[in-house]
Amino acid sequence: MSEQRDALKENSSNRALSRDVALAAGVSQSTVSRALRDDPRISSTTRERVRQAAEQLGYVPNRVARNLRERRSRVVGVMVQDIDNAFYTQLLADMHQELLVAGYAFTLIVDPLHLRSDVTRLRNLLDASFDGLIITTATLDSDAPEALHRRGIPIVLSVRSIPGLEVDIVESDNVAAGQLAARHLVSLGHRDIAAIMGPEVTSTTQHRIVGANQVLGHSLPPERVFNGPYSHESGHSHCRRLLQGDRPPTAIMAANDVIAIGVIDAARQMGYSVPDDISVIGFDDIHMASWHSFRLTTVRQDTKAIAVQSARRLIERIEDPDGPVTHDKYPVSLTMRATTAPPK
Amino acid sequence: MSEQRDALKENSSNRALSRDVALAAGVSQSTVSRALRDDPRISSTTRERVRQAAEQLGYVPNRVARNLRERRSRVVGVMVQDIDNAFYTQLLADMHQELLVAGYAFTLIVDPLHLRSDVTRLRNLLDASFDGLIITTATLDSDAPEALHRRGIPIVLSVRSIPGLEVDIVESDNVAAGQLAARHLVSLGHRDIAAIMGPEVTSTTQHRIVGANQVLGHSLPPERVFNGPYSHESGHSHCRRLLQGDRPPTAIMAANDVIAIGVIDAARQMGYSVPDDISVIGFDDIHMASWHSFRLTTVRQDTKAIAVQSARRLIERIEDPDGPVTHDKYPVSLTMRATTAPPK
DNA sequence: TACTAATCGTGCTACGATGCACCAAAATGC
DNA sequence: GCATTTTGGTGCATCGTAGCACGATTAGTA
Repeated sequence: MSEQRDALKENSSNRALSRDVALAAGVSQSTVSRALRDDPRISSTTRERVRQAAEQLGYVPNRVARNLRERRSRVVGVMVQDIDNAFYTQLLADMHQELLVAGYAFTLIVDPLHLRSDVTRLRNLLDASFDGLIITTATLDSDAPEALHRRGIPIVLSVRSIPGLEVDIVESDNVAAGQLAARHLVSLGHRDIAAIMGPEVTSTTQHRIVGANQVLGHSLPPERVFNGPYSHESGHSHCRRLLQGDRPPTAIMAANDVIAIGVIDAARQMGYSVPDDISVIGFDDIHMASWHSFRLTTVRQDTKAIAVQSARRLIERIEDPDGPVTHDKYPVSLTMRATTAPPK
Repeated sequence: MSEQRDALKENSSNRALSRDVALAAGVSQSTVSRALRDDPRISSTTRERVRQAAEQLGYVPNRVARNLRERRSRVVGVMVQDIDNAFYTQLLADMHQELLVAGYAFTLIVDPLHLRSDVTRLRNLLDASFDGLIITTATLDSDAPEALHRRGIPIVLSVRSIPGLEVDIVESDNVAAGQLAARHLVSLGHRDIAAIMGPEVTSTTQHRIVGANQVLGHSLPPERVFNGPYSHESGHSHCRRLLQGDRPPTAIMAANDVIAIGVIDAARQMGYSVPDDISVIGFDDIHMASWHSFRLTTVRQDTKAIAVQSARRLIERIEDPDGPVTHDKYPVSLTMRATTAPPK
């Protein structure tokens, strides 16, 4: 009865299964599984026979079944704020490469700030789809990373950090970055500096402001600090408003290069020359910053190292959940190009 | 014996399973599964009891197990040439949005041309990880799409197409795009036009050249046509070489905006004024094209419509594998900005 | 009343792979 | 020559969920 059913059970879809290969090669299904994974207990002649049968039938092991059995998916989620942003795409390209060679695929999780703390979203991250998460969207007021950590899913905070959370962090020394930018502008003679930053709740923005204030010897006045998204549009509109005011600053520090380029565009559009009329400095040093049309002076962070290291740290964490927690902090440097000069 | 084993089988990891919820709620595992999916056969009181137990235990259904059982993953793969390219990121952002609302996640598959026909890669696409694929990297000489199609995995060719393949295609009318660009340049008085295109094996490049030639009344001379990747660097280096030659063209048609911006950068860098000394026209109309520093005249394609429709077509194909094959071809239009002018 | 229909569940199996326990035959040791 | 190890496999349980076939009440109806 039972064997009759089994014998009849042939492949209702046209997809070849390991048992079909087993039948064709005259071995057991277990042997097929082992042969194809180069288990030493299978002789090379058998292995070859299985290989050929598999090839013949076009057999490809079902990843979902393997994932269930092995209780891992070899997929990691990467949370970003926005796909269409040059900084993130550079980061993603390098992360992708590093994860790929380690045998992991990655799924993008686009996580705009305004969707914060959505319950459904957290559920999707906890449903065993992912072996781990790289979070580049951590904000100081978000409890999602902590919630995920408590649930035991391996996470790495990349680019941005949250203090007091016992998880791996990979970031730049953003205080030093703020210092570098401010020191450069001050050394050129600038005294009236405006800052167009990212959201206040991001560690990057806070640390860079702290660093800048340290160098300036005082806090930037509130009317000279603007917060907004990390977008071209934000740089553009804030710059417009600044230049339309009655006492424009002599220099603008932007929270990243994308914003800085928005600033440059707005300044040019209003007939200002950069750097003759106003200096602009960015952060990151994305590829675009070096394009001739911008030649942006910027504080370089080692985006590639952060991408690669984030991937590595996550993989280590997945493979050893109880290993020591790490905190990588990469140095930054000043890349001088053509958007800063002494004030007039 | 058997029930003893079952009773002892408690949750070796700390993750709650549906049977744990069942135990807590005093119902069967099946009932938990059904209650949480709002099956009408479960009374609202029982459903509520199950809900609370699930909440209490922090139960999240295991997606991998569900995928195996349902024989679908609700994940689609999106193949792109290069993440770090403004055109693709715009496309991806809209695809992502559309897939998300339909309940699909997506995994990026970066597929540089030089990895073409890698067997391992195809295996990864056939291992049931994906319910379907959106392919934006089809080349005329690649047999991968056909191989995937023969294996029965739902695919949609997006942006680029391959003739003679019975699969859904979503693209722009690229012949018309080539015509528009050429007509615009010709009407301005340009006679010596160079083209910096993408790889010869892409349908977009071929169709645009065909359209341009139709308007010109002859084929662009081979020494005026350049093929290369769709990158800033390609536009930059080809433009340099053109302008260093002894008879530079009066206009350059670039295969897309990213290349066109590379062209503009190179021209400016060499002291040429755009459009006074040389006109530049692109394709796509990515956000960046409208930035003040470029104000690129370009042939607009409806990238968002292509992204959204590609996602929809794939989902339709997944849900009805035998439905009629579709071919969407979107109209294009000329966006005139500030990089084209009559030749001197 | 007795019979049908509806309501609300339960129990068992299947999805397709991996891994453990086991086993037969050949090789090896003393 | 008999016990022991090695080699090269097999068979069954298992991962955690969903679906099918069926069962036990309760409600409805002639």
